[in-house]
Amino acid sequence: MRRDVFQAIADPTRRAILSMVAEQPLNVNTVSENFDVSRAAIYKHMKILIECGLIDVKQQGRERYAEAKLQKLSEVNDWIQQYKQFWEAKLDSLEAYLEKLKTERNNDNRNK
Amino acid sequence: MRRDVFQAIADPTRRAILSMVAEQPLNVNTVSENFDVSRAAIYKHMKILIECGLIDVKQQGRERYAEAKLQKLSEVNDWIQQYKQFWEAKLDSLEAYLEKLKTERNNDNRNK
DNA sequence: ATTAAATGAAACCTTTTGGTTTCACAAATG
DNA sequence: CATTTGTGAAACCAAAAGGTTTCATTTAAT
Repeated sequence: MRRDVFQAIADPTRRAILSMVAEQPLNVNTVSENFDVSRAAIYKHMKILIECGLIDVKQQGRERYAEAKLQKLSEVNDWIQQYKQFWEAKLDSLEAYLEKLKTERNNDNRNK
Repeated sequence: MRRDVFQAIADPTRRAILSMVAEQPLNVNTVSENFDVSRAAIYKHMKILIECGLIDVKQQGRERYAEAKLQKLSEVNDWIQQYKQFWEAKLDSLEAYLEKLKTERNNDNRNK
């Protein structure tokens, strides 16, 4: 079992579960009603999220409510941030280019 | 083949390849020298990175240089950002709590 | 006391993943 | 020209991932 955050969020179903649980704590049955796979499949996904610390479970009678614990996502965030400059630089120069185009167009109009 | 960015960065080897290639364009052989798996295995990882748009290949004679194209990471960044408040809120209140503790300790000292 | 509901886990199956060795081919070099 | 080098891709393999059905257990409800 690798079970790191990067691998946990790689699966779209697990991301969907996270987004549901981030709004409010939910039990396995309620979560699984929103998917077209079996409860057991959803349970396994949730187990992975638990094991890597992205959700936490509070027992209440016979039900267990899963609560999002998103601090671990900061690990992914940190990794991403080191590369942010790479794509933002590109966007900045595109923006500058578009700005330049706009200015030139204005000048053209002015000279008509 | 699912081949989305989330899945691409789930593998630690692929993240390592990305970090190498982000510094400078490198060919498959050079990249694979830095790992203890076969060139073919590294080639497959790089193919996945190419297919999901995280790297780009420029041919130069018989060599092909892989260049990082990290814009696609913004997809992951966007996803992460929507949850940032969740873990930052927690950190903020911890910070506030520690600050309060410190203040109280100072008051205690003053009253000695 | 029975029955129903919510859960965890096992047994099993298929597809995907990450790896290997091997081969073919194009480009550089002696 | 013959050989080495860099590459892409195929054939194959073991393990992991994602799914299923089934069963046992605990708690709630009739």
